[in-house]
Amino acid sequence: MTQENLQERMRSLDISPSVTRLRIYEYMDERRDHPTVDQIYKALAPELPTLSKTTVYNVLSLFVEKGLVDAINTDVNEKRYETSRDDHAHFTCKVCGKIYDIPPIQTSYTEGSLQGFQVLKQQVNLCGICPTCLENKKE
Amino acid sequence: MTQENLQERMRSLDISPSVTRLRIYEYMDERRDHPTVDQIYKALAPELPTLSKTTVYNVLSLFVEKGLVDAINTDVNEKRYETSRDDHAHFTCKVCGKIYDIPPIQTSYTEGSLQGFQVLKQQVNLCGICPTCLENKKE
DNA sequence: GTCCTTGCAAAGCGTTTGCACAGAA
DNA sequence: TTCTGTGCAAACGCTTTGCAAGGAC
Repeated sequence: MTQENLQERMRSLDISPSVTRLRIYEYMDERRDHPTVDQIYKALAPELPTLSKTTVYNVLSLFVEKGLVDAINTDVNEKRYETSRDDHAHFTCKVCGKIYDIPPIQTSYTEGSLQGFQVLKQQVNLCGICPTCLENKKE
Repeated sequence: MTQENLQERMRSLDISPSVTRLRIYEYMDERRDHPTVDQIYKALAPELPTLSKTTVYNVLSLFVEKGLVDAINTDVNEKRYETSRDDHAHFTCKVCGKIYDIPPIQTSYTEGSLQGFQVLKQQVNLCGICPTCLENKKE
């Protein structure tokens, strides 16, 4: 996404595209590694010298509220975030802590099984050991 | 499950069945409302006057480690727990905060799609508004 | 005696809140 | 001026840790 497109997208979501907000979104969309608040803060602090963690919290909660970013629930206490994109699931490696994007699964909640519930969001999280860590264990 | 069966089950999992541990498990298995540490503590404090939150934390982490109890990841910061049972998914109401057990969905992760990953746990969490809260909103 | 369960107190840490300053409109 | 974005400092709340007392074996 170009800077112009991103600014337009933000405006359409009622988010005024400040420099800080643009950089936080760009960073998340480039890396796609489900960063924590702390990781975003540490990564951007050098180029945005006055950045504070409070601002990262503020920006992320605004993004989540407006639907630009999703919060991921994992086994760890620290929340993780990702830019909204096509449906997919997550795999968390309990050894290295890395989160992998994996293909979505077909949901089979039909009218009958969840009658009366208004579903707004769905998350599928697998937990286990990733190929890399499995390989390291062998050696 | 009878007291005797529970004690046997604990012993088979290498958990010595103390009074505190038995009561915490029984409470969770009776209620099945995915309680927080605080809820368990407050509910059992009257009958176990010397109970402390630290003990609840200790017991729960032991239970999770031994596979007697599962920890649930939800949108809220506070962790929730449930006694291990058949595969199912969760629906969290963002209005009242209640967690509902819902039918499981068929997973379609075949060899090809997740090759090399060792999957130990899977969680499906839906988020939205429950029938009761939807009804209340209308009025 | 040793080992284990329990629990008080304190620390740890991610997150939120209060509030104020600066820049934009 | 008013509104908005930002950020320091403090508070908050869940969880973990250190450590000691009591009981089981």
